Amino acid sequence: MAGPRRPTLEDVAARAGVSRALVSIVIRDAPGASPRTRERVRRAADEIGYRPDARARLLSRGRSRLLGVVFGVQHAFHGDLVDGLYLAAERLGYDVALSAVTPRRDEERAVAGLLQDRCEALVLLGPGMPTSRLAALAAQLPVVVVARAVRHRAVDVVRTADDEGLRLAVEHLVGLGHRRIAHVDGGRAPGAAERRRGYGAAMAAHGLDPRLVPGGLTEDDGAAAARVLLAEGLPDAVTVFNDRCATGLLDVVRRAGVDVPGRLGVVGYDDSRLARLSHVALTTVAQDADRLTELAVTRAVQRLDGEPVAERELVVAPRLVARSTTAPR
Amino acid sequence: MAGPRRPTLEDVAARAGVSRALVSIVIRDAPGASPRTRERVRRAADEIGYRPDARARLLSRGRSRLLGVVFGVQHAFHGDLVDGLYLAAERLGYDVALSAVTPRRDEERAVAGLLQDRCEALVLLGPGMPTSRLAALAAQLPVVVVARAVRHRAVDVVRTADDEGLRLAVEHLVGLGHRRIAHVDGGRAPGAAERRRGYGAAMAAHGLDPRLVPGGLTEDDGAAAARVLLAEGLPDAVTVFNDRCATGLLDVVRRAGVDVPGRLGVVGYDDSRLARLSHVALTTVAQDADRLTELAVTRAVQRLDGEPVAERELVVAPRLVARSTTAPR
DNA sequence: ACCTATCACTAGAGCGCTCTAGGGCCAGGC
DNA sequence: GCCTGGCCCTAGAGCGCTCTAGTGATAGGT
Repeated sequence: MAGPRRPTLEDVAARAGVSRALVSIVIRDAPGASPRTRERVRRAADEIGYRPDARARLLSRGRSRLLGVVFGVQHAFHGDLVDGLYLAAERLGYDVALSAVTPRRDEERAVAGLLQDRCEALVLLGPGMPTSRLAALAAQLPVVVVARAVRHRAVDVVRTADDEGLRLAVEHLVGLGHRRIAHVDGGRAPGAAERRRGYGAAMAAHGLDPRLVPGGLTEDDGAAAARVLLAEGLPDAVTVFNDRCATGLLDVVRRAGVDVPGRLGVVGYDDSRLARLSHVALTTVAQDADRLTELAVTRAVQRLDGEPVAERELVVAPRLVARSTTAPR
Repeated sequence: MAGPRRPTLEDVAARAGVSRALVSIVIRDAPGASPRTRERVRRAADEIGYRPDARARLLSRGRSRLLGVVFGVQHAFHGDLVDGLYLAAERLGYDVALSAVTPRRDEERAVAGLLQDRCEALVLLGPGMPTSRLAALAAQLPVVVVARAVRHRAVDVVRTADDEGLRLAVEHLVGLGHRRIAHVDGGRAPGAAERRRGYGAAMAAHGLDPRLVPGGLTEDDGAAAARVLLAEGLPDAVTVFNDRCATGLLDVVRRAGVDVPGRLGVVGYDDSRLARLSHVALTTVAQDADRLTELAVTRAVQRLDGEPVAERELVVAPRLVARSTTAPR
């Protein structure tokens, strides 16, 4: 259990018969030690099970090279993003500190924790906080918002071209011969406004009448929207705010005996793991999680390095993934 | 963006005209300062926007009061547990450091990160690593495994009585008049063996023939199991390894025209958010996430405090939550 | 008057590391 | 022979905090 004391540089130095500084050099793979000594020090370190203390290291280095990430623990898509963030950060020599938003832990708590940990920059996944609050944070340290549009010059944004995503969805459906296409809305959720707009524009471009149904970002919201559609009359197809919402909708309409894709086409959004499940096989608009995270981390690092950046907002193109919930009419 | 320098204790001290130590006392709410000075120091701190540096604080305090948590970013139930862990840890004055297991970041990486951060103890949610590896970790620091049984005297375990959970599920189904009850197995997943065993025992107790179908912990595994059941003949009801797997199964059997709960009863496991969704309304065996996390954190702290513990393994009773996927036959 | 106790506060060491300066030592150039 | 420039290494300061030991000052007891 709790050993006597965790070994420190000093211990390794004593065992290898060298100075503390030399051990530090070896551990950091810094120049300034002969191969022989290097080997000897490394062996000594291994023997006593030395592990560098990240905190002390950061303290003395002056910088933490730590990227704070706020994510929603219940969002499948955030999981995909976190995966990408770890990868991208490592590539640039940064560490990631995760702080979760949970049902009983709000964004402010999550952010406060990261600030205490001396994160150098913040990456916020689909944050719900007001723009003014984001701006206040951005005054303290670089802030990169992912998957939500923010109109403020101090806040960097990396997001998918959500309007374009809905255009793709509508085009896809129109191409399959659908005319009456409804959109289940995301309300105030991040990205919802853009998707709504893209939907409206695409419908207009085809001379079709738009039909908006209130929705949200959870399965339950989708289920509720499904009930509305069933009660008020089914369209040919429906584009849904996100995959979670779409699966809720799917479940309810199918149980009501509606043939999908025969009678009703359904298009989701995110291409989360959910959509890819073989039995769901949801046609969806894919967000490129790896690209989004790569850009987010790169941007954060650019800000930290004081590099000038051309575009405050980076917009990644979405991609339509046709699966089994859409078919020719 | 990056201000000139983050303010330190020294800065606050200078502004308030007191010593660094006094400021420390005030910030920590420690005894040893007059109310007047306290007020003055606090104001000075506010004025320059001082925030304590968690790292320096931990370094000097000798202990980190940091609990490392390894969780699977894609597991809905882990999300519930993380929520509980934050709460329980805060109550005992500990902080939580999260480290995610993602598709491209394995458990070893996750654990290594936490060790570097000087976590005092590890809480591992449904870890997949071998017992020997867990034991090796436990030799370095207290390790509490949640939601998986581990037979090793150095590793603490907090889990649900999974065999009892399956007994509840079977009793429930038998009580509703079902006789042919199958179990979709979790294979090598944490908890699967106990659930399998509980299922077998309960079936035997009722003189019923068990029927095991290979499954797993994802929706896809459930979908595959459903196809097997459909091909080989439906039972009256089925108990499923977990909720995710159950929803996959549900989706496939329903689309095949099977009436649930009329023709087939389905019982899940975990009572994750998934099961609670109104349109899913899955009958399931609830794991008490709050209790599990409370116990896990308490145990970790006991170990750190060197308190003797009676039971290495803490087993929490499950509870059956009857919803709409089961009904009298 | 003196001694002691208490309170408010400060000096300074130290947590485990990094990093700058600088000290030997040897090879090579003059 | 001496200087120069590497190379390998060490001493020691310092990161921002906590905490122990101790200093004055005031109050209370005799």
